[in-house]
Amino acid sequence: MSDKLASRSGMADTGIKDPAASKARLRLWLKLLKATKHVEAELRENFRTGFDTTLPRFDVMAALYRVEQGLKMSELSSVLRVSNGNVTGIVDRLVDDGILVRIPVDNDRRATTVRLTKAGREQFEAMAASHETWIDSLLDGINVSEVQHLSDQLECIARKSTKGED
Amino acid sequence: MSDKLASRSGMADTGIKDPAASKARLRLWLKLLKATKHVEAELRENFRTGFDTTLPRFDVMAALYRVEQGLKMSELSSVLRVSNGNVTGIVDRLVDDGILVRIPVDNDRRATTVRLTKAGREQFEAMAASHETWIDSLLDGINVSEVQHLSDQLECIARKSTKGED
DNA sequence: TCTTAAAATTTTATGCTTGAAATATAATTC
DNA sequence: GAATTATATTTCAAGCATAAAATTTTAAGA
Repeated sequence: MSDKLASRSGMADTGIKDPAASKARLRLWLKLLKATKHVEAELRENFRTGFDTTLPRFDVMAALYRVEQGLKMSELSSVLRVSNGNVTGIVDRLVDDGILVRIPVDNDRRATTVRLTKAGREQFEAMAASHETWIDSLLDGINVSEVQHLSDQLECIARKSTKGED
Repeated sequence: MSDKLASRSGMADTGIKDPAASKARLRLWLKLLKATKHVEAELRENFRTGFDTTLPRFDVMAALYRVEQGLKMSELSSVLRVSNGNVTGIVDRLVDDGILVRIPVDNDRRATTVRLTKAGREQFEAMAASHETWIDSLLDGINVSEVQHLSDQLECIARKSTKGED
């Protein structure tokens, strides 16, 4: 793990092999973060003014839209990679708004399945269409021929987090 | 703004010129988000267990570290691109912890300057060193020769948000 | 000067997010 | 079958984040 040369140069061993590359990675990370935050901020604003909703709510709806029979709370938090308690709160509010229903699970009274209502599915479809146009517009600075390449690079940043089931 | 062909094909005009490219951009966005969230989650965990602090606190300290004489609250929220109220809360806690001090501004009793204490500067230096090694490790899947290229692509996603003063 | 407008910051209400503790049910083990 | 362990979910406390309203002070205009 440690650089053997560090002990000869009198430097503290930070585990960094190539300082210049490390600085470049740091700058890259800051840009990655900046780009992501920018897109997220625009989406948030669009969801707020256009649909009076939020990105987390959209994410929950998107996950459930793919699975018509619904998901258990634990499956939902696993798919979205957020904590259980977080999903509970967002689902509570979506249920209040008639977008989701909670359905008891047979043979296991601990668990609950959550599913989009008809109204929920319709609302999601409208939002998803807008969402796609927003993204299309926000990312139009990206050279289309680069998209796949860029995708691959990002894939390998996130690779440790999952086996890519998403 | 709208695609003239859409009106002839009977499709609703969503403003999307090239549907295939649009889908590719959407997938790219999801990967961008996933990669960023993954790195952020790792950093949060590292900051929590290693320094009992958070990423937003680190961000505030980083911004102030660069400007020894400190920044006004409004400058700080502008640099960090977060709301005024948000900065107020984070700064409150950092002041309580002896990491920051608030200094009145001469000739303007509305404003406050915020500055790192000596302890704050020392703590930041230790955290920044670790932060760099964490990023180096998290991004080591990126081909070093690609870093600049990737950087440029990201730059053009974020380009509308600022004139690049950061 | 008086009053009106602008600027800097804080406060408030609401929601997202986490990690940890609590609750309830199911499955295992003895 | 009773006690234990594991699983599914919710609750809780703390902090982050926003937008909008409120406060305080400064600046400008009549």
